Amino acid sequence: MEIDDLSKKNAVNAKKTAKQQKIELREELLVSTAGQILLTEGFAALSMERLAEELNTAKGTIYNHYPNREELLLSMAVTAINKRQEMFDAASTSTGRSRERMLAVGAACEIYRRNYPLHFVVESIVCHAAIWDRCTEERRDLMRKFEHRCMALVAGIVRSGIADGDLELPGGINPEEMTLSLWALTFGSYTIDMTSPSLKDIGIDSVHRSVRMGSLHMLNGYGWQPLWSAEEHGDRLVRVCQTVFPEETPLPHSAT
Amino acid sequence: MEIDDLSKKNAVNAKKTAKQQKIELREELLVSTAGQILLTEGFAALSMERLAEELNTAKGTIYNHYPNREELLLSMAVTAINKRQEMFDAASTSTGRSRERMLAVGAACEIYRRNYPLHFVVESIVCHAAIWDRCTEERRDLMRKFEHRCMALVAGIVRSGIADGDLELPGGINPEEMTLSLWALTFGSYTIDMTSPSLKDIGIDSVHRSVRMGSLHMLNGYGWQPLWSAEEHGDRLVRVCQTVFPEETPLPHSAT
DNA sequence: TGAAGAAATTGACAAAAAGTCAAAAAGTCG
DNA sequence: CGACTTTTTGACTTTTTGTCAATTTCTTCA
Repeated sequence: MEIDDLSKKNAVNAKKTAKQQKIELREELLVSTAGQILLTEGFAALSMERLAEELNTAKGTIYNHYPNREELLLSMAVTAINKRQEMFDAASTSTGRSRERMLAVGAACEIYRRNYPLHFVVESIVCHAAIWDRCTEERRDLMRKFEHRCMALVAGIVRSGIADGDLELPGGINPEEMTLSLWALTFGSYTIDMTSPSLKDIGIDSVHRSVRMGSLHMLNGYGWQPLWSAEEHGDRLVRVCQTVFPEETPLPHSAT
Repeated sequence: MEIDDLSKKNAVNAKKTAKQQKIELREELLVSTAGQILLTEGFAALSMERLAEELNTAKGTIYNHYPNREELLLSMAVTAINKRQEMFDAASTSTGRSRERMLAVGAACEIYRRNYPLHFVVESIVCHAAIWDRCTEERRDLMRKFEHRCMALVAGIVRSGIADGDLELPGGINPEEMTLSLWALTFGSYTIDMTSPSLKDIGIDSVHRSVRMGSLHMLNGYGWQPLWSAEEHGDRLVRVCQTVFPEETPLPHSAT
């Protein structure tokens, strides 16, 4: 009896999910199609009508998944930042002294930018007031939650560095502010690189190298032990990438 | 005869400009009205129709000034970056050792962000692909020109630091890449601050302090002589602000 | 001064995209 | 099967951008 009930309930659930699975499958297709359009044809090409055509459905169906275009973009950004947060998490819980874990976060950023270009594009699109302001508070909160968790993970490494005696922050700055400046350096570099593709013309061969060197010397400047040379830093970055993110295509030793 | 000709020509010119002055006056009014709307009601509120109403003219007249909304925004961004470039110029031609001039650029950035909030907002709006892609190549070139000039001015300071023996760049990084990482730190911090107003909640009291400390320690980390402590840096920043930008409202000593 | 011509303004209109919703179709379950 | 729920559909409304022929305003010159 109980078994029957259970199996029946399961069957009901199975059917229910079977129906919803179809919808969820389309949602995945929707998101991946939107991503394709974004990457290949740019933001302007991504309209709801276009999306409907591409998926061979009516526009109303798209609006059944997301109340408007902005929410679709923000939902894509949420999965993106979720991935980033996972990578930050892996980096900050890796083994080694605090500075090595910090290096792993740097590796995470570079891998994220290199191997998940759509993720980064979507994250930066969503920053824009024109998008952000039109989204529901729930999704914005979700986005902020991940953002803060990323920050907290990095700030945690800073704190453990202080606790271990490897780092002494100068008066008037706290771990979160240090974290912000590191993330700003990384995020800012990638953003500038993305929006002005003429960096090569003014002598910047590689943003990645610029980020690597900038963060290396900032941390050295803070006196975070052990101090590294540019060469040591490069070696360790490649190695940490292999151990913490073995499934990812590895970083080039000399950032290009 | 010649005098008559000349005066006649001048009269003609005067009339010509008199007519155009009216148009130019309105263009100024247009731009300042757009700025007001942007600052007080945000990007979404800035439509061409709204602008026309605000100015008591027809929509067609607005389109007589700018072919579309994006061009209006980019033109605002051009005057903004022009101002920034002037400030960078003043900073980089100030007196003192290379590191002091670099500090002056930092002061320029902080003043620019504090005292010209609209300028910064407009510069960052225009980065977005949705805006950038729809502008004419001419204005985009103009924007790039100023951007590159700003970069070149800073890279020039780096180069003079190297020439003076105050700085030795590690192999594999050039002055432009160093410049990029500094600008990314600054621009990135301000952008993050602008787009996520919840930084206070996670313990970041002041982005300005974060930028100051981040760039200070990055330059210290590069071994750029003379090295400074956080206190020395703060003192000098306030002083350089008074000497290089005396007409600007001064920076607070402890960045808040 | 005033008439002819040039330049600028206007607002109705076309175009494009977002977003809505009542009716139809598909799916569920006793 | 048949009553019911859920989902899809596409025509429709709305909103905003951008256009342009007609009109007004300004300039020039006899």
